[in-house]
Amino acid sequence: MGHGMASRTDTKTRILDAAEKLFAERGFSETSLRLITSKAEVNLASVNYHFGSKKELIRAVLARYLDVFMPSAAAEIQRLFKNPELANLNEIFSSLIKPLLELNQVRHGGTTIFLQLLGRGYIESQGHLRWFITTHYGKYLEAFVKAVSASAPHIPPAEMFWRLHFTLGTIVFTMASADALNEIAEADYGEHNDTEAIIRKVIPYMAAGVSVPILAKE
Amino acid sequence: MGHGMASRTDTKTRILDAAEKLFAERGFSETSLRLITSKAEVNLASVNYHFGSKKELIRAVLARYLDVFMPSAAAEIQRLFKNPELANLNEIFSSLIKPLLELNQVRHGGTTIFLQLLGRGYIESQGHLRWFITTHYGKYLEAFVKAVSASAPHIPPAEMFWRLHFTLGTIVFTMASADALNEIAEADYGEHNDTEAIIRKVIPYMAAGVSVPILAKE
DNA sequence: GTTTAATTTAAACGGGTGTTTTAAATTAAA
DNA sequence: TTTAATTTAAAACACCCGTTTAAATTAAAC
Repeated sequence: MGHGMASRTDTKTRILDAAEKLFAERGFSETSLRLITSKAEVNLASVNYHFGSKKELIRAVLARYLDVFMPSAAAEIQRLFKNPELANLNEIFSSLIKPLLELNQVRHGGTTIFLQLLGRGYIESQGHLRWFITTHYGKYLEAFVKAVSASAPHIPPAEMFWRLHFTLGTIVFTMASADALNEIAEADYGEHNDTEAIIRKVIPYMAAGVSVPILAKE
Repeated sequence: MGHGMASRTDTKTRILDAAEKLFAERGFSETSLRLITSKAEVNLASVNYHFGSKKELIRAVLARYLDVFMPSAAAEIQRLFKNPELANLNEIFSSLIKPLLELNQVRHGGTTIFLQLLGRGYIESQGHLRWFITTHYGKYLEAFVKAVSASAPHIPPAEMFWRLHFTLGTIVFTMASADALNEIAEADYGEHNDTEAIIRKVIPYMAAGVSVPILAKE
């Protein structure tokens, strides 16, 4: 099973680069392998040769980001825990900004692409992706949940479960429609927000929602 | 152009009923007309005969809910405005509960289906649906935005625009994955939440996020 | 009851999909 | 230089899609 080097960029990489861009823009099922391979300037059959199937290509595209993001995010959380004073929610959420923006160095537009892929994946793949992420990156997620729970101790675990998924929905839906929202915002309010600006807008929103006290039932 | 009555349920209605269920469960592009017509026990061609195209069927499915929900929601908002004391955000969001739950009387599971359709539509149909909703139901939306803005006057309009879309993402993503989330919540915490319970959980979260003060830049 | 219009049916059309196959070209190893 | 393994290339495969057509059926109007 030796691996030869291709003349230009690696065929596998060319496919991944073209695929992630198209997947993020149009969704998985709306993106055909023929479109991917023509943008990547490789042969149609090479997708199945290198990845086996479209489904596995989707996983490979996501894994390339998750493998960078998850350890980096976990390290940031760890760093917070080491800190003597208990971090507040805004700080915990903000600690993800650096790992997210680092993805822009991995690839141009990486942060947006990653978050859009995450959103598409959660919505399109009826639970498959959720399973894939929790089984492959569960240890990283646990640390994050633990940190959030510790800084909002008045929220019981079951309630926190729901609120963290509200949070996931907030960020994921926002990024999936970020381009469209920016167009409207630009037309109506004359302001354009890049990915970092949107992230910085959404963090206070999520932090406030996660930590809001539970009302006594009427 | 007279209209005859079919023997069983109206063919048009049978198509709409089958379509909305499948659309909500699997998304628009993942649901073929052949699947819809087989579930509805009608002929494949009847979709194009009655609706013209799949795209128009999608719009018809959504309109059937929006035509009920929007006026009802607007009436509730109106009622709040009539009230002397300015309603707070929780009350404004909560005023949508009744219109939402009324959809369950229109059709079984109507509330969930409607919210899921809304989410699918916003994400899948690259802007088409957003345009359809704002142009057809814009006057209703304006009243809602006005009410929310009035009860959070410290949030400038551009910021409120983003926060309201965060809110849309929160509710829409949550409902789209409500079944999956409930499965996990049941296994991990032994509690099951119906649609109303989830809505009541998410409202304080959204209200807190929308009204949280804007931090001064560091 | 006959004519006219509305609806339903079955079949086909043209095109796009993921995947597989076959053979040629390229690269690595012997 | 010969042999083997890998990678590319083009074509075909089998299937599903939304849509259209034209005939059969049903309902309404006269």
